[in-house]
Amino acid sequence: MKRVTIAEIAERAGVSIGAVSYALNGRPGVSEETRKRIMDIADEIGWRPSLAAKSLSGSRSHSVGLIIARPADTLGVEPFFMRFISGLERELSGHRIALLLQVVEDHRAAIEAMRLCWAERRIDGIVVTDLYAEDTRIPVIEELRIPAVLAGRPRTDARLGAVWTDDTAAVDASVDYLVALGHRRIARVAGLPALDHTQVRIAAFREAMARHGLSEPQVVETDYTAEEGAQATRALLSRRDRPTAILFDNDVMALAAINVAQEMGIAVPGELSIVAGDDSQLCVLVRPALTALSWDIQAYGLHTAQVLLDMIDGRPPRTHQENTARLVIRGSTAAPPPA
Amino acid sequence: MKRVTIAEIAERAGVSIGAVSYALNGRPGVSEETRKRIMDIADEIGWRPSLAAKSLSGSRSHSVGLIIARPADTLGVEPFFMRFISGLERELSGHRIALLLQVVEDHRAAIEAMRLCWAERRIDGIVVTDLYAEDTRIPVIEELRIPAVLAGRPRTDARLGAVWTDDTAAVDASVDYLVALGHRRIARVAGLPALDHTQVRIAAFREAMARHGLSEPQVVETDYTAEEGAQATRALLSRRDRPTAILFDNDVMALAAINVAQEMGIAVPGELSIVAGDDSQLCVLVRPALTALSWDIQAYGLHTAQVLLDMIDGRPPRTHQENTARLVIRGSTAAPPPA
DNA sequence: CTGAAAGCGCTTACAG
DNA sequence: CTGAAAGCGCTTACAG
Repeated sequence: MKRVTIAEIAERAGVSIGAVSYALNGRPGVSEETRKRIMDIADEIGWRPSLAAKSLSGSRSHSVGLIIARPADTLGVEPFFMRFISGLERELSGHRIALLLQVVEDHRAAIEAMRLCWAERRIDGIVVTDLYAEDTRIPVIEELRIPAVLAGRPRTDARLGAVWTDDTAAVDASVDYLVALGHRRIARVAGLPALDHTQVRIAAFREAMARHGLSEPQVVETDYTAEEGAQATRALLSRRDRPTAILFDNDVMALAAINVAQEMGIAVPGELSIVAGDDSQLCVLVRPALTALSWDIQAYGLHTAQVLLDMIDGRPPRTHQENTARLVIRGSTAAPPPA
Repeated sequence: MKRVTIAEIAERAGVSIGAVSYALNGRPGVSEETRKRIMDIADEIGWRPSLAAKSLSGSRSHSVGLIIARPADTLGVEPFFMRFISGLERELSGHRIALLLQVVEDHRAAIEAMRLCWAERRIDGIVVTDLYAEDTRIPVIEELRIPAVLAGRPRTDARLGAVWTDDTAAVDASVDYLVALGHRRIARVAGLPALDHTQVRIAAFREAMARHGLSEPQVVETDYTAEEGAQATRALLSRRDRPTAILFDNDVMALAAINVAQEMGIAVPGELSIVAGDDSQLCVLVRPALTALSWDIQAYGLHTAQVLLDMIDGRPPRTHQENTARLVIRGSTAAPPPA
């Protein structure tokens, strides 16, 4: 099958290929009449630009990269990525920008993949997720000068875009709600300590507790798995002054906690209130249904893509905070037992 | 930053750019000594081929497409896709082939996206998932002659690769297990009727039941959601001759069924056994833990990528059946109550 | 075994 | 407003 090129359009229209290029790209230099004729011919013969040729001359690949650095088997666990990706797609597809997805084991491999993609000119920009407080990817991105947007808090030292969630507000809402119910001993089972937002949430938690005059609350760090969530819960519930409420950094650990409480003969929510850090189908279907923090992940992805596309178009990097978190109250929380 | 090209390598090595190209691509036409020298220089100056230039002359884009046709909000629900994608990636990344991901609403949009990607030469081949019994994408793929592999059963009329799961064996195993426990009234809550494998599984279910002398079992078709799963369960359990066991086509519906049974005062597994069609964290964490069919989705993705890469390299399309399904027995199944 | 050259399908100054 | 030409960075016959 012979490929349809602008040469053919030029011939049919009786103009030069330069004129066709100008017409097709909406540049000045061709009369409206000629432009219209050229566009019609292009449509008629079903012409589509060769991306390779466009990239080679125009130096744009029309793709952006998303390099996910996580062990493969933990990927299916959280619905976050598919939601985030469909948000990205929603914005990208309208601009005819493709999403290049890579899944790698760790940051070392992610850096390798970034370098390669960039050297090959496969991508015009990159989305960075799962930011660490100390993140080795950032200096490489800056050195390479890759247009990049962080799905996370902005770095003061970086000229990168950033879109992040208001974790502090979300933590505040959870603590305020539990305190209003009458809880005073509230603990937190946090996620991966290396993640930037884990530290932000822990700090927010401590401050919120202090604001209510509740000092030195228990915080346990985990790897987000059900196993460590269960273990942390067991440890907290074995204390003499055991908490009457626990905030979990995701939904899976919160569910694991329900089981632990049941095994230990501690009633949920009668004796223990549980708040899940992510909302998902799971929270609705489990019994008791889990009170949870709900985030609009798709919007998060969409805004992230918008900031990146702007940067690729040469506009300055933007930073944007998502304010979509809200606490969805279900059956796993209630007033604490009388002291 | 000036791009490093083969011209620079040629100059440094004192050979023509043609020689450099041959050397770098491992073709005959250069002495081993020259090749070595060229490779060393390339390494030293950190040369990477421009994908655009390679594509334009070599007519390969070094990318394959995965176009997922599902409403965005249902995507996060199932862990299937992230697992499948990490399987694909595992194979692709070793070959330096990128995965181009698109998420669209329906088959019409998927066809549009396919046509465009192919016309732009953005992809060398495509992976097709969620096959319908009557699938409008297939004729378009054939017409365009896109190298494609179906993540599903092969079509006799198509010269396409195919990798699929042995649904019949999986259904047989579930039914055999339940019958061995003593169940005779077994129902099935199936997934989306339009999907090819839904029909395969229903047929397998009917045959397995017939083989055990149990005719005309109840089958209800759903859209895979917890809502329809709950509704189907309620309907089945309201019958005079209600089933003592139900097979669900995924995990979410099985979980919804646990809740329905509880509401109706029917004990699981004492009075009702439940088998989930997919295995996930959920199945382990819920109480009672769900007996489930477990599939190695990552291997499924990996083999799918292998078949596609072979086709892109010009080898004939292969078809391969995955035999990884196994029944994981947990707490949601037991002998039926005495009649 | 190697060099010179055409070609892939576009874009973009530069003349007219 | 339009045409002719160089260039993007590779690959690949074709001569030597």
